[in-house]
Amino acid sequence: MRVEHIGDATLYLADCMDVLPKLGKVDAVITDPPYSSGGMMRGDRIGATSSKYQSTEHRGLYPEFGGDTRDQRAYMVWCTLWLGLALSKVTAGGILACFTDWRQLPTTTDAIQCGGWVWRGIGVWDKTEAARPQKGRFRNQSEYFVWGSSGPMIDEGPCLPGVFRYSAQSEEKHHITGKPVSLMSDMLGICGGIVLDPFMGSGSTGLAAIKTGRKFIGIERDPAYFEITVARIRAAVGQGQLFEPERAKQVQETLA
Amino acid sequence: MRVEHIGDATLYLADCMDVLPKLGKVDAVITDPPYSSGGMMRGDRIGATSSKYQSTEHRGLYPEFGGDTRDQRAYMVWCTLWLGLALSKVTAGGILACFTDWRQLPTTTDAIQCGGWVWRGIGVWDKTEAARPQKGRFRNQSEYFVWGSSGPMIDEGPCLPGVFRYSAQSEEKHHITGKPVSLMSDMLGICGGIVLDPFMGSGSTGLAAIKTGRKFIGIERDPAYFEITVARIRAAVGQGQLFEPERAKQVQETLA
DNA sequence: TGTAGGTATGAATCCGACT
DNA sequence: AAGTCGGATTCATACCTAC
Repeated sequence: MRVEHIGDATLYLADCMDVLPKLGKVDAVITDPPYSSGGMMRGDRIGATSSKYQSTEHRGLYPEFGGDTRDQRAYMVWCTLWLGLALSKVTAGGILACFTDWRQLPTTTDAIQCGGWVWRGIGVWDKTEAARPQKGRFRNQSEYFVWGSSGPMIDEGPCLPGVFRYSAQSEEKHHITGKPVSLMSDMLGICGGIVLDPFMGSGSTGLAAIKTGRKFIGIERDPAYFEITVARIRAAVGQGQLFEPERAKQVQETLA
Repeated sequence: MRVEHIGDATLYLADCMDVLPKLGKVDAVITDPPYSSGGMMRGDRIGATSSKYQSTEHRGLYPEFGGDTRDQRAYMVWCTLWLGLALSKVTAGGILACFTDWRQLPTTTDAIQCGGWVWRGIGVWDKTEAARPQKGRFRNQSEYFVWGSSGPMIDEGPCLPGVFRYSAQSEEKHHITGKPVSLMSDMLGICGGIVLDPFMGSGSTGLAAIKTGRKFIGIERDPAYFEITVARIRAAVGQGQLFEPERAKQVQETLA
């Protein structure tokens, strides 16, 4: 295990199952785990992430990522395990937001409840331009986040939207499944204090947290993506991007 | 049972379980059943204490499934029944789109698969404003439709969006849960021919179908709502609103 | 700085060829 | 062999380049 302390960020190169038990309390868990999704056939799901999620001509743009080959029952059990661990690290009334796609959405809502969280709703990320349109079908142009709380809600802070419109291509992308930093910044309005992301990937949640004046704890088991995050967060801290004024105001409102 | 024939619409005043077995083949089922959603998952009543006293390995397995969840199981069985009946009335490759809210979304995806449909995705109706914004929460400003097909897709017709943005107050409402007619018109791009709505309510699906040149079969068991639909569809047929040019073009493309 | 037009791309999916 | 793999397909949107 390797640990990097960069400004208000603490980054672990390790599996979250190993690190989570050792952490102190956090205020929110905002994360984007591997979905283990894709395809009606088993072969479509267990293939390389590049061939599962990218067009033929674009395969190989990003490094592969692991942990994306569980079948539905195993995905359910695995999510329940890490969600239960995460719950034990959250303060009373703390928030969970966990991304998923249409195929795994029902499994994810089951898992967060089996993990002990109170399910509060579904948020929508409208990507505005879709994955591979097909004739005679509705486009699956959204991803979703299932969100909940540790026990009763505190009900402080701003009212947040339930649909977020951001192009998946609009910002620098370092991961096949990377989220726009501005999407994550908006979502962070749900919490103040310390944000935990057990599946950090290329670190967009962390970058958003640091830029909006929050503390961040991130865990990633892939060394290549870990290095990308370290570099991105170092750059943000070094350039004094600690406070986007707009976001900082939001943080203060949230904490007030 | 009462039956009204108005132009290309056939409207039944009856329970859909009674009427469905007697119908001929249709091309699509587009509907908005009662969600049975209120007060179903009161996890927050137990949340504060349950996470406090449970050890990591035994924490909160199925907290929401014990006790007051009979409603949800019954909803699941009921949906499976009518969805199975509906499947038997659809041509090969026919389409189902069934509205639901965030609470019943997972149950609905299970039910359409238990009913024998192939689940193809989730669509989003972004109502753009929330019923009740609450501090420190994401707004539940969306409803969803779960859609699928009877066996393999035909893959003809236009590519449709997966997110529809329409204000819930943008048009005249005849039903508490009424959908905008323009939303339904857009969604009907998924099919041509005969559209069936077993939970017709105030008839927005039927109105959209008639206005876009499709045939419609609707079923509603509440006499008050049935009369509203009869009046709305009579007015549309009488005023010769049979073809919105834009929609009619879309229909022809779909059928081509 | 603004507009117009061309190009790249997507947390897929399906089918056929192959081992 | 209750398989496996790779290529073709689809178009709205965002971004880039030229004027």
